[in-house]
Amino acid sequence: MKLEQASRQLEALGNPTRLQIYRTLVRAGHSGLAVGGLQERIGIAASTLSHHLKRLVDTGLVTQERQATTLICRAHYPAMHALIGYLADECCADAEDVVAESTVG
Amino acid sequence: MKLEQASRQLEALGNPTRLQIYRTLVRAGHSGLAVGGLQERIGIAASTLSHHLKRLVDTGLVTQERQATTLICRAHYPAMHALIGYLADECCADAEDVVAESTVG
DNA sequence: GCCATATTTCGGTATTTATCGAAATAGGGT
DNA sequence: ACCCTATTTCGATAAATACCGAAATATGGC
Repeated sequence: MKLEQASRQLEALGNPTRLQIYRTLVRAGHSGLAVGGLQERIGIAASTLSHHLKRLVDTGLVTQERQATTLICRAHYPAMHALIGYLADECCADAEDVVAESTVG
Repeated sequence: MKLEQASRQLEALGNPTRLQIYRTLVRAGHSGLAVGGLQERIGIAASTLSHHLKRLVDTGLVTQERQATTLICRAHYPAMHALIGYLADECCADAEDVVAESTVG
């Protein structure tokens, strides 16, 4: 993953309202939630919710699927795992204190 | 972890420059890096770096330790793991399609 | 105590963002 | 075709942020 994309995803999750939206979707699991359902639970203006959802969808963290007139939203788990991997990855790769090269010779 | 704190940490990592700083520290491992060392590698104004570092420290993602006149910065791994845990946690907790309660009776 | 160097604070500017209500659009059922 | 409801776009405003250079501060060596 590129730093640019990771930072956009992290920024998306870094707004309290969006994090709440995202967690609500994560908790909802496979069946997801309609935009309207999210609005009921979170209690913000529909336009604000739409704006935040767009951001989460654009960054790949959330997917949407039409069902008649309603839009079902779901957390996209592969994206979440990739992001988590990016954060934990390469830990200590540049470390200079490589424990003790004396053990190698 | 509270949503408020998690979102502040995510927001901190959501700026490309800060994510770069953070990753540089993660890669540096236990020995960490001085502020000046970070500045050399990243190439931004010292004041800007200081601003970003403060944010990372305030949110608990980075720790600092004085060594004479220089400040050593280190990624604080427990914070990172807690944050990752927060994201993955409670997945599907509210799911309605609980696979099939018929198996339970 | 004074100097050298590492880091932070200050001041300022340009950009981005969050939020809302109202109006527009989309998509389907009848 | 028409209407109903779900969702998005528009327009506007207030607040937050990123960034820099210059000046201030901190810490320790001598």
